[in-house]
Amino acid sequence: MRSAKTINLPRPAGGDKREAILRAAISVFAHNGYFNSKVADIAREAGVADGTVYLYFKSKEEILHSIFDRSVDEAVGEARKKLELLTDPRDKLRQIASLHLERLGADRDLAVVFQVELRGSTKFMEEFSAAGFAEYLALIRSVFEEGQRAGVFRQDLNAKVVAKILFGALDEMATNWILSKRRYKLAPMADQVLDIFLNGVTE
Amino acid sequence: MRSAKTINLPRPAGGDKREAILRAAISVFAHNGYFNSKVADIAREAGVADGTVYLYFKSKEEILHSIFDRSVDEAVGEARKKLELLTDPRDKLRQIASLHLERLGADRDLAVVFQVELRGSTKFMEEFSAAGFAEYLALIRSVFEEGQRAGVFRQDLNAKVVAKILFGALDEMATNWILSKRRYKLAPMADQVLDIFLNGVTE
Amino acid sequence: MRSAKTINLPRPAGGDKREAILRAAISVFAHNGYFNSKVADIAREAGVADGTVYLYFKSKEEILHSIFDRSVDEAVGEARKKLELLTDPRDKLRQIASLHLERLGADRDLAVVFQVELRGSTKFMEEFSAAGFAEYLALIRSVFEEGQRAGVFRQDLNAKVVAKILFGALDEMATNWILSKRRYKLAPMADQVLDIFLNGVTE
Amino acid sequence: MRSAKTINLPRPAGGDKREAILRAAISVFAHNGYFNSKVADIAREAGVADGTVYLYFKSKEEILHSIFDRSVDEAVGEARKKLELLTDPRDKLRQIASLHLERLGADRDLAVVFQVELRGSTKFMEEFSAAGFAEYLALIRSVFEEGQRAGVFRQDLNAKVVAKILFGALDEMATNWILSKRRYKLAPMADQVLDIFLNGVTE
DNA sequence: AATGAATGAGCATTCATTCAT
DNA sequence: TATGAATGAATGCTCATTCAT
Repeated sequence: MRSAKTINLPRPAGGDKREAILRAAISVFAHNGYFNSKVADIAREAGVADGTVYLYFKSKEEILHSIFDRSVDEAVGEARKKLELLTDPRDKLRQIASLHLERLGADRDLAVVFQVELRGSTKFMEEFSAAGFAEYLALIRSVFEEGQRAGVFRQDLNAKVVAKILFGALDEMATNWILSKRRYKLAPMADQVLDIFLNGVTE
Repeated sequence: MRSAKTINLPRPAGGDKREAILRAAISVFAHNGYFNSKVADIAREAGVADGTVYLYFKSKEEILHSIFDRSVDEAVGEARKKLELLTDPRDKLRQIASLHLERLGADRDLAVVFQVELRGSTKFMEEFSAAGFAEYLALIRSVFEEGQRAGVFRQDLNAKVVAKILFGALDEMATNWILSKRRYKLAPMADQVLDIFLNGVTE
Repeated sequence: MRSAKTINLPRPAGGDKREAILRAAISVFAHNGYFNSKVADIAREAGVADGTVYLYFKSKEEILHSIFDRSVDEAVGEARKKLELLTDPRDKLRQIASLHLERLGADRDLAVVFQVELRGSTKFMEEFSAAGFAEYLALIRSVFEEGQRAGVFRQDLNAKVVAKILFGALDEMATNWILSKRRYKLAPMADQVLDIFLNGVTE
Repeated sequence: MRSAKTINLPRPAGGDKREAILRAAISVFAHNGYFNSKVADIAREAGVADGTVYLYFKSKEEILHSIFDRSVDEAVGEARKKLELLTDPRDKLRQIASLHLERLGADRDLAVVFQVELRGSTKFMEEFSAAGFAEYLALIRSVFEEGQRAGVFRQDLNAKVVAKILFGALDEMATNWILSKRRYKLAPMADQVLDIFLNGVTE
């Protein structure tokens, strides 16, 4: 239990600094790329001294990991909650796709970090893969299997492969959106993907 | 098996060195990641002096680009040639998907470079995007439009989006294959992807 | 000589902290070396906050100086007092040597700081030299000169050089004891040193 | 077998650079202390680029070790050679003492590194102790034992302790010489030390 | 007096690239 | 062409010290 002080006062910056650094890092990484970003850049952007970064994160790499972890946790959490309100597996997949693209579409910098910076090394990718990403794929897969049991989706499909296909399609939408010079809304792409996908996997 | 040429002719050695460096780079990048790979590592692996690398490539970055360019050129060239033999747009898409995964599945190191190392910076991605990749997407798209005109594919779909979906699904197959601890054949995944995809986009 | 005050009065605790920090520093310096010791380590070992260290010492360097000063003051003080009880210059030198090695032999950490950490920079050495050390050498020298006047020691020797020789021999005993892997008593070495030394300087 | 080229030409700097760096390091360490010396300082003093230092030495620490190793090897080598020409153990000890102080007295910077910089950490001291220094003490000891067998030196003395005493006395002469503000010749001190020492250890 | 979060100067080491041979 | 010694710019991280509370 925190002391009353921590509750009453406008908080001595504790979490604020960490948050500021994380936000700054997303911006800096998105604009310069992870390897070209200097810790000093992040510190300046966050309005703290270089050394302060190390009071909250063990290393530059840990900052990247923290960005990923926090975002995935939030995303999966939100998804699970909203899925409880739905029953039709098709609606659930639509929901997942919408949340996926809405979230990335709402924060271009974060999207760049997710779609590009996080992909640049097998090391990151493997951890990324092992961590939240696997959980995300499993979520899609379980919804699909639920649909198969309900007779809504084709029985002859491998649920694991199907999950990857849906993820891959959505992921490509996000990556293309980031790299595109034209400015358009990302979220609506979910419908087009789902249209084809559901048509393809439905009996 | 190398062509007799490399064995018989006194070759100016020129191409050989360049080729050796490129091959060495694919291996080194795949194992250490682009940013962690030293030019000296590539030189050693290629059996040449550090300075020699710069007789064939302007910079470390250009090596990465050359890997990409050469591979995409080969891939698109082969695809175009094989597509000429087919008439059914569905067969053509199957052909594209097969070649895509066969090629990556045949050279794991190259696949790692393509699926991971080439993705790690917006800069690369943008160039990547602007260069051969756009051409590749355009190829898929034109085949799809051909199918739409022929009344084989749904008219209500945006061909550009459809192309991205197919590419994204295939791309995810490749990335997952690389990161997976299990060893399986990549090429056969093409059929499962196409099954769903074609079912989804067909009238 | 400490006043009774320090013992009887309820002291403002002030001295306690200073003492704790000094003790902690001896231990930390002895185990990690002066340059590798962090002020934070000393603070933790002393059970105070980092900032508190600076309420008692102006800098990390001053802590090292204080360790030296306090120890030398105590040592010279004790030596002077005990020497008053003796008359034979030979006994006095034996007393000095015994005290020297007993003191270091009784506190290995302190000995490490004295024999090693204090030696690592000309700057320290010069100050060290200028301060108590000179006083210590002078003490040995005066006893020797007393012996020369008394006709006990050879007249043809330079008292200053003789003092250095005795100090050097004792110092080497201490340093070797610290670095030795074998565990033996340091104090008894004083006799062996004095045996040779006195035999050498005696008429 | 080196190519003739390496033999005929004034050598492409190979050993020259290493030598220059070593010499520069001795000077820089002597003037600023090891911990306060920057590799960049050494490089500048040696007239090479910072990176060049790392072509010849693995680290800053290795430079210090190399200074020590090279000097001790030279010193012990010279000592052994000159001792062969002598037979009287007393002359041999005189020779050792003279060489010891002559060598240090001839290169004040080197002497500073030896007497001060090399002493500043138990880590260095232990390696120092384990390496050439032990060999040096052993040399003194064997000469003394030779004298004991010859009936020249007292039989009741522990040769190991005696060796330390002589070394300690000489070492202190060197250290005092360095720290002294007065400028005097170091080598002649050897005689005064030996006078007392031999008088002390002789039957 | 005491705290400990915040500061920011400082530095060893790496490595892409060059160029004299 | 080929070499590889030499370069020197670049940067993540540490830690002594300060100061608002």
